[in-house]
Amino acid sequence: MIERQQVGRPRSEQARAAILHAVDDLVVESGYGAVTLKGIAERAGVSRQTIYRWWSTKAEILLEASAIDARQELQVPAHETPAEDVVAYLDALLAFLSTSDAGTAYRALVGEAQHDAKVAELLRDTDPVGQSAAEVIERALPGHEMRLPEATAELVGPVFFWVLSGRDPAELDTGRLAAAFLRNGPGVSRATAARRRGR
Amino acid sequence: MIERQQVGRPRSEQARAAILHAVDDLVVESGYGAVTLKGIAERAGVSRQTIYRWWSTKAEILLEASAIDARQELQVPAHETPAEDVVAYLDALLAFLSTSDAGTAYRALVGEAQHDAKVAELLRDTDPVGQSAAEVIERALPGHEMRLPEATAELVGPVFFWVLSGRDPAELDTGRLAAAFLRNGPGVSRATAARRRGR
Amino acid sequence: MIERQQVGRPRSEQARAAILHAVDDLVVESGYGAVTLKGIAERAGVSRQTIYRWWSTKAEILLEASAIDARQELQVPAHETPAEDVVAYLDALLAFLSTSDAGTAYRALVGEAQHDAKVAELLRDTDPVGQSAAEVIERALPGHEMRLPEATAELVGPVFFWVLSGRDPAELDTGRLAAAFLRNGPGVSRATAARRRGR
Amino acid sequence: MIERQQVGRPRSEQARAAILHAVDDLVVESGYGAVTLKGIAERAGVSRQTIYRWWSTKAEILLEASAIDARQELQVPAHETPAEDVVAYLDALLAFLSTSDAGTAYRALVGEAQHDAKVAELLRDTDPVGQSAAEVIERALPGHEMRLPEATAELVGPVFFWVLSGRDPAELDTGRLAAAFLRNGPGVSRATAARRRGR
DNA sequence: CGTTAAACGAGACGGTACGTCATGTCTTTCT
DNA sequence: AGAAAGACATGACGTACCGTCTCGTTTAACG
Repeated sequence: MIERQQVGRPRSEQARAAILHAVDDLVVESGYGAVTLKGIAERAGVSRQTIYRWWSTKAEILLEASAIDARQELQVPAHETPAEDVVAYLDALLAFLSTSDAGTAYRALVGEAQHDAKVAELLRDTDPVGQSAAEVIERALPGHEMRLPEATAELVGPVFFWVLSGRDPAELDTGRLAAAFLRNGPGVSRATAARRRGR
Repeated sequence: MIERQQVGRPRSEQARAAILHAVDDLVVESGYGAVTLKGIAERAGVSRQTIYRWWSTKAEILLEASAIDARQELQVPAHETPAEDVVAYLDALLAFLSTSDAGTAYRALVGEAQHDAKVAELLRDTDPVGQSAAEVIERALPGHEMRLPEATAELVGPVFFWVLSGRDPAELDTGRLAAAFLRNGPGVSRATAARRRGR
Repeated sequence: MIERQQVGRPRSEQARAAILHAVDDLVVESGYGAVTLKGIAERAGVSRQTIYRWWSTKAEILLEASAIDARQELQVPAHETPAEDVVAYLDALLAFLSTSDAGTAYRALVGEAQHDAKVAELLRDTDPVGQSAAEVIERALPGHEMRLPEATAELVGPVFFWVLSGRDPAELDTGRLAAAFLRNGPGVSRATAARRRGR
Repeated sequence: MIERQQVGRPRSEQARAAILHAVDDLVVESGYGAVTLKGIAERAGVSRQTIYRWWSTKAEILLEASAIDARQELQVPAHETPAEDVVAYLDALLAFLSTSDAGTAYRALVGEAQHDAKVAELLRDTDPVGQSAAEVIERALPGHEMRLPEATAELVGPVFFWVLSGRDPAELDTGRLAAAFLRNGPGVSRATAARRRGR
């Protein structure tokens, strides 16, 4: 059966963009607490109904508004040595969580997820932090013998905890964290690892 | 200076307890999102004004209601070996964060703290997780050479991330995490450490 | 100038009517003191916000709810002689002030006006008593030489005072009042007045 | 039987005076609407309970606070002719109602009385306006043949209505009102009245 | 090129929680 | 026993968003 050609006025791409931008701006300007559907609608010059037509949750909009930026900011170019790679990633992660707008949105979503199962699921599906971490591990430490989930948590957890528990990002020594992660990470003897890289 | 004799009707301890219990119950039953000052008041059989008289924020009440339990649940009795000690702590932390009522409150507070500076400060001052972690580290690894803040983050972070990012607590291998932490933790040779304890 | 096309959902006439009726009922049943915005809303099956959207004061609603009835009850059909006309009016006024629902509302408004300038102004603008009195004077005593404001006060004042100062309406002899008013009212000799009407 | 000796601390006359003054001041400064039991207590430096111990209504306090002043302000010294006497009284009444502090309180009480039967009764018992009017009538027009209640209403009503309905006191011509009242007041032929005075 | 139908803006509606305020009662200590 | 202090339950206030609901208008594809 052929899909009926779309009838009626098509969705306004302009409205969609305006809404996402409005959310972004509002989170940055006034913080998540001040993000209100009414506010978004007014800011975007859009009717409230239009928002409800396409999203069912404030979290959904926020996620859509920040997902792409998040992915980008956590994408770290490959470095020569695993150590450099890991440090670069941790720095990016720290900046993302503590400074970036997308990170603000992400933290807000994590917060919501603690008392909203739907948001939790949404976040689990997207998981920009977990995915980026896994990529880095696979790239920097091929052939490691760790279980990936635990490894991800070991890599990301300390920074995540640091920022979300309200500690000062400037005081975190990512070099030490990277070193510690690598020391026990590879799961192979250092000699072996050195040989591998050396050739 | 002598404290002024108390004048006027004294604060009702009964009301205070009722409020804290009500908050506890409501968080557990319906989640933080559903905790409403109106609801607390009704549940506790107390006037709204009485709540406002003593607390200025929902978060403050929640913190006071859960702080003691939190501290208790994260208090782990000493074990023979550092490894046992650390594993026991991580298990307690995992249970606290993922299962306990006080942990639910704590996670809710962390969530709020992401978009409410006052809550963030409140949480930084209390910080049951950070404190308990520091205690365990000092006890299990005396003479270690790590910077305590980073060490705390390394110990707690992975579990913290695991639970708050919505991963399944049952699938986390705390033994591996403990082992990894200890491998790079002491910063002194194992022999040295053993000798120290031996005397 | 052309009226702006209506945009958005139109005001619900049903809600408006329900509110006005509810106010009417409440004033009659429980007195003005017991009229509460919450009560009106519940009685009318309407949200509180809807009331605030259209009226800014309890008094405004009350005025709108009673103005039409007031005007009607103070409208007295013309009689043969000025004396009959005036007596009929005074009786209507007495009944209005002491018995009628609209009168109850009016007295409540006068009461409010004594300590609320906004209500006072509102009342001055509408002034069903003053207006009806002026009409009667002009009709019953054409060509009189009194200053209308004072004449109005002379006509209405005694009854107004009687009722508002809590005297028993049954004991007021409106015939005497009418006679007194007419005796000094016309300001022209009775003969002259009669001649004028005669032609 | 001998009166039981008074036991315990006697009522503080100082507190009583402070309360009455506070009420007076508050009515004058901020209007009746702003008079609050809490406010009175604070202003008088008195506990709220003390007020409740001696008065049961805000109106009662207000009445007690203003009754003496009211009586005094409506007491008009005798004049040579009835006309002068009546005009003087009407002027005093106008000033009382529209300007005086005690008058403000009185009007507020009349307002309350419209929707509070207790206040109405209280006011009927005291009735400074009615009493003063009756005195003036008896003094200025001895031997008149009017029914006193109606006469009182005729004398007082127009001014009462004028002020309470929010008309401008400056625009009221009390001379005309007095003349009108006197013209039909005596209830005896003018000749007779003239003769009486003439001798 | 007119009809049809969905998207859109505006904004009113019933709800519900907010934080504040005043009320009248109560429980202390002090006088 | 009276008084000051102040906590308490109650309940209205006016405000803010929520999510839903009409309206009239706009913008396509369809016939």
